[in-house]
Amino acid sequence: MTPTSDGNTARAGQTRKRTRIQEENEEKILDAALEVFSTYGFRGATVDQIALLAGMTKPNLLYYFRRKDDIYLAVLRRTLEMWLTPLEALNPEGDPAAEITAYIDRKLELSRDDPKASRLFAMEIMQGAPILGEILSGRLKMLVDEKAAVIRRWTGEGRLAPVDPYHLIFMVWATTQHYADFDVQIRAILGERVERADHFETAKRTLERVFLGGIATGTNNSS
Amino acid sequence: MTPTSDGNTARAGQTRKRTRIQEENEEKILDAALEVFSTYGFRGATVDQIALLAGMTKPNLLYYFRRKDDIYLAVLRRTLEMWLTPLEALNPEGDPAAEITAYIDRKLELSRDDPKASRLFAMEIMQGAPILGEILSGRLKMLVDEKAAVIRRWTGEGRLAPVDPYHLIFMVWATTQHYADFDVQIRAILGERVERADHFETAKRTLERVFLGGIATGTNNSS
DNA sequence: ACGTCCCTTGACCAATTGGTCGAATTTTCG
DNA sequence: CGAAAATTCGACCAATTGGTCAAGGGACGT
Repeated sequence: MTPTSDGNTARAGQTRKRTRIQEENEEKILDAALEVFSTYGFRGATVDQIALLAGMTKPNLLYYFRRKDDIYLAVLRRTLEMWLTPLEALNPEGDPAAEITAYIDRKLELSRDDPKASRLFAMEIMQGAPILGEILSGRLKMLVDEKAAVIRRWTGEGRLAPVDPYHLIFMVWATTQHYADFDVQIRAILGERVERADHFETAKRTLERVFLGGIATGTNNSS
Repeated sequence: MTPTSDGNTARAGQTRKRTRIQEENEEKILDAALEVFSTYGFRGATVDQIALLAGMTKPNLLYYFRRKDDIYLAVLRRTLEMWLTPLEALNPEGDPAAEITAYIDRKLELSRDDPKASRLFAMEIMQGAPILGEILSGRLKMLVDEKAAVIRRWTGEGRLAPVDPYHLIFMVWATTQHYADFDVQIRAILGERVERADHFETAKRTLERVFLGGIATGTNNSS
C-alpha cells in the first residue's frame, strides 16, 4: 500500500480534460470496485474480478487506475464524505431527543440505501485501517469530540440522562451499521420477513424506542 | 470451498491416536489461523502467512490440514460453540431486566476477551457466510426464535416495554460486538483512554443504562 | 477526410498462491 | 536399542495474481 496519492485518478496523461468515456468508465470501475472491496476487503479482492464486473478487460481497467491501491483509495474517498454527513448534521441548537432520533434515522437510512459503503468501511477498519487510519484519528476523532461535547452539555443541562457521550455514539454506529454489515445474518434469521415493507420501520421503531427510553429524562416513553 | 468435512482434521493417516506433537501443532496452527482469518477473511488470508505465524513451514502446516478450507473450517468450528453460549444461557425463568443485563455483560466480556472470534464471524458473514450460512439459518435461527419467544412473552406480561424481540437481540449483538470488530476505530477516537482501567466499565455501564432505560417498564432508572 | 489524441486489448512477465512429493529426521514404544 | 510410525522441509508445480507494453481501433474537432 504505497502512498500513491496523486491528484485524482492516476491516469496516464495526467491533468487532461476528462473525456466522456473516461467519466463513464471510471464510474463503472468504482461501482464494481465498491462491490468487490466491500465484500472481500482489499487483500481478498482481485483486479480481474473488478474488471470483469465492470465489463472490461484488466489492462483496460488499469489504464484508468494504474494500481490496485489507486482503485481502493478512490472508492474510499468517494464514499467518505457521505459517511461522515449524518453525524456532522447533528445540530447543537436542536432538541436533544429529536436530534438523536434524527441521527439514528439518517444512519439507518444510509445502511439501507448504501449497505456496500458501510461494509467497505467495516472491512477497512477490521483489516487494521491501513488507509483510513489517519482519518480516523484525525478528522473523525475531531468530529466525534465535537459532537460528544454537545451531548455532554445536554446531559449536563439535565436534558438527557447521564450517559457517556462517546459510547452513546458508538452504540448508534453499531446498531445502525449492523443492518448493512450483517445483512446476511439478519436475513437468515428473519427469513422472508426482511422483504416485507414494514421491516425497516420495525427496525427503526425499535432503535428509536430503546435509545430514547434509555436516554430521555423525566417522562417514560411507553406505548 | 469444497465440503471436505471429514471427521476431524483431515490429516494423512486418518483416525490414529492423536500424538502429543499433533495436538500441539494443531493448536498453534489454529491460533495463527484465527489471527490471520479474523483480520483478512478467508480469501485475503494466505497459508504461508498462517504457517509463518505458527512458526512452521507451509508443507508442515499442510501435513496437519491438507487444504486452506480445512483450516478455516476447523477455526470456525472451534469458535462456534463459545459464540452461541451467551444467548443460550438466557434464562426464561429469570427476571427479564436481570437476564438481559447479564446477556449484555456476557457478550461484552466475550468481545473483550476474544475479539478475534468476533472478527472471524464478522468477516465470514460479510463475505456472504459461504460456510456458516447453513448454521445461521438453521441452528442460530432456531436459538434466536426460541429466545425471541421468551422476550415476547416478557413484554406480553408487561414485564418489559413493548419492543420487537428480534431487533432487540440484534441491538445487543451489534453494540457488544462493535467493541471487538471496530476496536481500531474506537482506539483512534478514544486514544489512550482505552487503556485505562475504567474503559470497559464505562462501556458496560453505558450499554446497560441505555438498554435498561429503553426496555424497562415502570420505574425510570436514573443515576 | 484527416490527423491527433484517446481508448482497448492480446501477449507477456515476475511474483505469489495453494498444494504435492520424496527424502531425511525425529518420536514413540515394545 | 531398533524398527515402525510420525514429523519436517527443500524442491517443485500449475494456477492466479498485479502489472507492463506495443500495436491496433476508435472518437472527435477541424
